[in-house]
Amino acid sequence: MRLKQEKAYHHGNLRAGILQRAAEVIAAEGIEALSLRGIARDLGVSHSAPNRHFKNKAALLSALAATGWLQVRDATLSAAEETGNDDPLVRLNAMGRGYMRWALQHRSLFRSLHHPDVNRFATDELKDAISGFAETVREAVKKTQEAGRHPDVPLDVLSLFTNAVPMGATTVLLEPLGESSMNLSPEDEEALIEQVINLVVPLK
Amino acid sequence: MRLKQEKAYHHGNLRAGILQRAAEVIAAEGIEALSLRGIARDLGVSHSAPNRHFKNKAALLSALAATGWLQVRDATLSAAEETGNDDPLVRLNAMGRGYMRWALQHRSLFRSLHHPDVNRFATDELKDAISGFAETVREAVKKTQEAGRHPDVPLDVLSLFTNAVPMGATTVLLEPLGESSMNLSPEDEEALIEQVINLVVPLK
DNA sequence: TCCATAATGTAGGCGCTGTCTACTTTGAAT
DNA sequence: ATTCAAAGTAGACAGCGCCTACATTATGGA
Repeated sequence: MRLKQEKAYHHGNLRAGILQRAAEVIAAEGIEALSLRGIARDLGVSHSAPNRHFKNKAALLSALAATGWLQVRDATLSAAEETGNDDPLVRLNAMGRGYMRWALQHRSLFRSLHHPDVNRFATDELKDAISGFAETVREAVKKTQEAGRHPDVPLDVLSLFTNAVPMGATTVLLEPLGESSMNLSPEDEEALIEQVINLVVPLK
Repeated sequence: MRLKQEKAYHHGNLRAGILQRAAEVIAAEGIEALSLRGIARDLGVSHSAPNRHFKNKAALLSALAATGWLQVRDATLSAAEETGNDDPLVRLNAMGRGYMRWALQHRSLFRSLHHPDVNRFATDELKDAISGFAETVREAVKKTQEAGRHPDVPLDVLSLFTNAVPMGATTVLLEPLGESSMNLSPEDEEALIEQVINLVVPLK
């Protein structure tokens, strides 16, 4: 175990460093501002070092998006847990709100999840992460359906619908026109989220 | 009035030519593949000619997105007209289906409408086009509300919700995982659209 | 009709990018 | 201790957006 050297030839864990720095850049300046050379500069490493760890830029974006999808999944799942309730409707409602809260708090990363460049060359890792999230939603939706919510609609359709609302609502809110509505106080934002989600997953 | 010359110094209407070719490239290869120099090459014009007509690349993307939003608006409005019905629910339902049909038929352009690069530097023209669409939706939603749909939800929230479903559903369908579901026959696709929209704007 | 002037297109260059190849340094397993 | 793969470096290449200086064309007022 060796402490960080002044000018070590090997970085230690450059792959992790790249991912970390890339996440920072995206959060601060958006995915458009991300460049492999820029990251290399920031980490004090040669411009081609990142190529040893990512086949190409798309691979880095895929890796980043994969972590994003894992975070969304965590955010929704833990929101469901925090209800301490086992009513499927209550849980799914909480999941929707957890989704939107996470997305609004991690705007740049959320936008990246649906970025064309990201999805166009999705790695298997990314596809797995997306599947994981989709499966989580699907299971929760299934339970609400078994509890009587839209019993005669195909599960795939109901899942798509349920997923589309927080996804679409957040995206619209983050777009140029939504910006006006975006300077909301935390209370107003939470109220908006609640009202929107209640329309997809009504309680009671 | 002069016919097209072999090698005219002036192109005639280069701005329109650029927009046209850009639309083709986006439809064929996606917005990632779009470059000003590439378009210039395709049009047999010098690499810096496009700069005379668009301040920068973002301005071109904005112009393109603006036409896209106008198309979505047309698609939804004409879908409403084609019902020949004046029940607000019937009309809004048709608008939602018209939206999804258009989006699935113009995938690349639809994706571009929500592309970070596009929205980040939106021109006033683009903002106006988005406003126009938003206002169209809002009016149609208002009428359904006056007819008894979710009377106690703020109009803004109900509009957001209504808009989010076709937007989010289409986006999800076009993502890597949705691809599997995307090789649908036209009939299955139409059925899927109908089922999803019926969940947002139920008829009867 | 002429001609000043604006609009439009060209040519070249700048700095940036992603990616490739060849080379060097390091660490780890034999 | 030697070998060999992993990790980092250095340089090159083509493409990109954008800028400036210049060339050509179109146009409207004298």
